[in-house]
Amino acid sequence: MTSQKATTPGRRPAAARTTSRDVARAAGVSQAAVSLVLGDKWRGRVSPGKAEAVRAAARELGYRPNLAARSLRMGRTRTVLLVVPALTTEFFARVYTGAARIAADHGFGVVLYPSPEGIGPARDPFDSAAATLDGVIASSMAAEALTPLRAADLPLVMLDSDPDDARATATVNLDIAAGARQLTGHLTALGHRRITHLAADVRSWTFEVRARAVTEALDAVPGTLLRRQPTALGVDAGLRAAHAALAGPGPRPTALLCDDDIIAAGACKAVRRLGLRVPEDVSVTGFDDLALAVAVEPELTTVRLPAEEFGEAGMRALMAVLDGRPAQEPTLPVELVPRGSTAPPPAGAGNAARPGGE
Amino acid sequence: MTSQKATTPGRRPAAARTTSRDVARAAGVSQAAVSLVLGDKWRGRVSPGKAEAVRAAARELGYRPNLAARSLRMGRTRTVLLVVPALTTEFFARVYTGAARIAADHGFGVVLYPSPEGIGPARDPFDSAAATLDGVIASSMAAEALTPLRAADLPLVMLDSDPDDARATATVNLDIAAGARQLTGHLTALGHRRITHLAADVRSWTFEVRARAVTEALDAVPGTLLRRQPTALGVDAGLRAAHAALAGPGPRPTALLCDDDIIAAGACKAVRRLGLRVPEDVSVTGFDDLALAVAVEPELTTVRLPAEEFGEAGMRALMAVLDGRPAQEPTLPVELVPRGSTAPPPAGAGNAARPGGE
DNA sequence: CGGTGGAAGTTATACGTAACACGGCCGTCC
DNA sequence: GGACGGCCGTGTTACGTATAACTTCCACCG
Repeated sequence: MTSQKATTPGRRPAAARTTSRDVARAAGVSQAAVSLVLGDKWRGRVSPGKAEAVRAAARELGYRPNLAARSLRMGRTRTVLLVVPALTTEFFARVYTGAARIAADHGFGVVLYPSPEGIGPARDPFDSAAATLDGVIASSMAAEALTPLRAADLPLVMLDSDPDDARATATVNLDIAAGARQLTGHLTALGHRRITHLAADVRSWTFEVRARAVTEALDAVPGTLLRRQPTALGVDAGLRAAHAALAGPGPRPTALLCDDDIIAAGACKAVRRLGLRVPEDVSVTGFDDLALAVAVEPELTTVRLPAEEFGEAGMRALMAVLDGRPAQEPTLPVELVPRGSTAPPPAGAGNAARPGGE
Repeated sequence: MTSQKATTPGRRPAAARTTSRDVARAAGVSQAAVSLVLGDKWRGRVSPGKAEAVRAAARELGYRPNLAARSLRMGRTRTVLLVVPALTTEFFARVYTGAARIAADHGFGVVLYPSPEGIGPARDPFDSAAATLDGVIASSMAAEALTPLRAADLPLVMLDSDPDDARATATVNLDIAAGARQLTGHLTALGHRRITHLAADVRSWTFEVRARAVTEALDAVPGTLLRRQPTALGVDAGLRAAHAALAGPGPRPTALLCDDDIIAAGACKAVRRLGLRVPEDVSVTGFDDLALAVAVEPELTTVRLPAEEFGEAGMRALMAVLDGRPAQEPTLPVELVPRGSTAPPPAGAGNAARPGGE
């Protein structure tokens, strides 16, 4: 019993890592004492002198606790899952960045929903992960991916989703509606009255809010003509949608209000392809303020979304939930960024609706 | 002995997960048998009937193995670290996507170097992670972040780095040199002789290769004038560098060969700001073929880098190393994508060097 | 008919950690 | 002077898994 069999079978022959027992031996204490000291729970249990000795030994030996063992013992993994539509989207890459930063501050890691092609259920993200997660953060744009998760009832923070969503433990939002209102106000203040909204045909809370806010804001301005042109995401889709909006029947819109910067970039191409100019003939606005917005010419008037802060706020909420504290559920402000892609409408362009006219 | 103490102290009161022992009880076998069956190691150890019973019970109970316990037992975590400069870069987001896909196929997870602001040692990525990683994939652009890793000697796959780098267990490359040659050839074939290379001032293998390849390719074409203008990364930096290159002393270059698409976008802005046109007066080329390349106008002639495949190849190499198999160390081909930002030089532009001239 | 060997299982063990339960020891108070 | 409680610590246990080592049974061969 006392002689320990050194034969450890079936294990990989890795360089043996230093364990808490090694530290204990070096410091002349028991392994329990090491755990107490390094876990900062030694208030009246270990003398300050020995505590210091333990810390010194740990430093000396370069001790790193084995996370697997800790997780097994504690039943918590200090790992959370971030579910987003795609990481190749700059916006969500930035959300991740912010979220990961806060998580790291709390000693947590972030794993990503590994679906390469957007939302599709290509692979069950919770296959083995569910056994290993402490919580989940999910964008409303990837909400469908959450259904497999219903089994495990993990704390769930929703990003930019319906506050009434019953699945969410907490919700953190961007003030998308305010952004849409500012954009609309910017255009009407410049004199635009015929505006076409290039609306992303993605079923998602965030786009529904945009559409509603644009409609309501324009309803408040008399004599405006709002049309809606559905579009898929991406430059090409935006180009096609804008082409349809500009070349279609009825009076030509003087402004294209696009649901994101990428669609807006496509819209700008469509405008020029029709022999028109941005912004002299047609104003174009984006949404998100991606790096792209200042790469194209003219630079896009858009709404800046604080993506990193968004991720940070979401992760802070999740950390609060995991700590049993009440979660802050803020709605983060957004900011209109006027740039070169908007200008007053051309002089010849009359109002959309003359008194009594159709 | 037979009566098990139910008091499990200091554990979180989580919903008790089903363990392999629960499955064993349900299937009427021992826990060891469950492990053998689900681990697919039962060839001559468990009868097919019982094996099927085990599988059924596992399915029925929704059994998910506890990864922490498995890691502790096996000494492997099935987790690898991906070290890249920044995830907000589309290129590396795509590398991640490809790498994560292959890793998932092998039952591995990918964690990211969590430095938010590029390479800086804001946080030691290996603080606790080193205890928990099976391997590392690193871009040469983030090679400095690797130094803390030297302690643990994990398998390391380098992406796009010097094949002689002694730290690497394996290296996977893109044929950057070929891309640079193709780009240079494209320009010279169009007739360009005065070319300025907007070279990223980032110390990195990949950019060194570009510079060398451009130089060598142009050296082979008589009568050319190559200049080099260093630039930081980003649209603004590219704009400033291009401005310097175009407005500086000496004959104006007829083509700007930029180290990436983002710099190229900035360069296009600079060209127009000087009252010139792309491509009629100045041709501009990019590198990477980001989404940006077709969002700007004119669309960028560039070199398409297979980012996802790159990540996949890197991860495949790492998986091979971890399996003890020989790793493939390919150099992936790249592809010239001619678009609207390049054209023959203006008729008035003479050759850079007339015979005998300076 | 004894021995051999393979199939079919089970029992036991260790991975490294956190924390409960216990046990001395000493000062103090009734 | 004995009981008590606060300090300082150690022994022990369990988390869930994978697998070595053992046991049993049975068929088959010499």
